[in-house]
Amino acid sequence: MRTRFAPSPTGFLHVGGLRTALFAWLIARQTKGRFLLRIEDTDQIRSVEGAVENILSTLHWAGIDPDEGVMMRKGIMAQEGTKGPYIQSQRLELYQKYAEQLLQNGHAYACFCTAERLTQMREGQMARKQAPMYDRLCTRLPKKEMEERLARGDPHVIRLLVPHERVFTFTDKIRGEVTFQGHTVDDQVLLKSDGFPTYHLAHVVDDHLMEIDLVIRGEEWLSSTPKHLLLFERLGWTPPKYAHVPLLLNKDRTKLSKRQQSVAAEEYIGKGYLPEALMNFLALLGWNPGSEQEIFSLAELTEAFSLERVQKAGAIFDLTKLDWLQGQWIRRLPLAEFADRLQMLTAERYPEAAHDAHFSEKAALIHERVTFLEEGPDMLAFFYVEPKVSVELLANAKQKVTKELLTTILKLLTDTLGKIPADAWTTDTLKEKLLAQAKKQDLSQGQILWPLRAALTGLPYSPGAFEVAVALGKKTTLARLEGARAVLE
RNA sequence: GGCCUCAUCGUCUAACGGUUAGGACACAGGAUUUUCAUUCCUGUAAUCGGGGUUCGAUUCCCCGUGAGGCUGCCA
Repeated sequence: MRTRFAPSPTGFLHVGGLRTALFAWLIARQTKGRFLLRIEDTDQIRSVEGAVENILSTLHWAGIDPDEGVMMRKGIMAQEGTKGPYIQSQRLELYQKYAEQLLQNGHAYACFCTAERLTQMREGQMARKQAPMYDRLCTRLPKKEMEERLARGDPHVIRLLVPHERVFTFTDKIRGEVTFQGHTVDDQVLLKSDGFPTYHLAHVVDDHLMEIDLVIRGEEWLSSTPKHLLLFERLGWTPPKYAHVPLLLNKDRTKLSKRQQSVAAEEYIGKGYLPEALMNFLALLGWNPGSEQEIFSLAELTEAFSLERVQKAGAIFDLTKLDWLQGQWIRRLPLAEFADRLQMLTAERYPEAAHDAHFSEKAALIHERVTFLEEGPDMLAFFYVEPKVSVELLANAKQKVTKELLTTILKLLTDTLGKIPADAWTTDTLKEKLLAQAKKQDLSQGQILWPLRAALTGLPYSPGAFEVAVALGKKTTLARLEGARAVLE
């Protein structure tokens, strides 16, 4: 199937849009079809410089690059495919041509009403508790006057003539059958007075010409679908299938807004979320596999996804589960990759980390302890700078390490560890020797390991004492124990 | 106001007439452990309300209620 994502370049890519794009991408992959990207820039005022590049780079980060249409090629924006151009502002003649055709066939009409009159008309209708709709004043214009004004070039729009007696029924892939009465459907503007099409005309023309089989879009479009269906009919085309996905909501169930939450996909990138985690989270918002699987890669989603299992109700965009997924995915990152990425990050703060041949051993110690890569450098800091050790840290009531005992324990640690040869400096040996000594001296594991770990790291919590001692090496371990003993005096 | 859509634990959701209403996140407790985290176990917690239909409704129908969307020469 050919599906598409058709954002407006009005700024950042909205997470709701990213989810819609994901669904469309999944269907295309699943059916061995194509996923197109089209840019809907028919509102010149709202278009923002650089927005297209931003959308493209976000999709790339997410792993759902388009197969056709607007895309990045060698770092520059390009268009690929035989149905282009894929940027609506470059297709104006096309929309004008079909608008003209509708006009000729009597399915549309010119309207000369000013913005002021329309506003006034709507206010009147509201005051009378009527639904605000165009009153068709211009359809009653004498033919002669109409032609004169057209010839004179008076500013006007083209409106769709909606048959009021019609009943519009269609089957949405997510919602099932939906029905609208023709008399509740407004005569939508198709072509604006500046010659640009509105979304409605552009969507129909483009999705037909680009041979889109399935339109996946937000629920906000559900009410205008009758107009689109009518347009396909009046143009003599077969309409695509539609799937209107539910909206993302704030905690208070209002439409997701940036006042309450980060809505730009790039903000989540900036916060350090893994694309796997965000995509997994977005897929699970409103969709479920029917099994109890929760962790999905894009490949697994492609396998399992179906529109029939997409929820009809809007979903609250609650980040707590995203954080859990992020933890799951960071732990799933192969150690080599985790270490590489962490090394670059850590080297920004501690340059010697860049040349640390044993970095991946250190990374392994915190792989299960971080949710974000960004937490890593702090947790590894003690490897690169001398820890600040205090008596308050070394002593620990819960572990029954008193200040009085510390002198004995630290000496015991120094003596025991000092006797272990450097070539036997492994976690197993350290554990064996240290625990044997503890037993001999009638000390608990906690009583000797807490001070050791604290002396080596200077932290109330960290990876385990044996692992840290091994990663630090014998020389540094003994030096830091000396440092801790000095603090006691 | 009109039209359309929706409604299960706090959150994401399962159960397509028959279940002690299931899972996950979060929360609480516990186990493991030298700390923290991970992991594992246990627990608290839901069918919006009212009518029908049916031997039997979370499920089907109707009416309310609530929420959302649309109601622009925005998309």
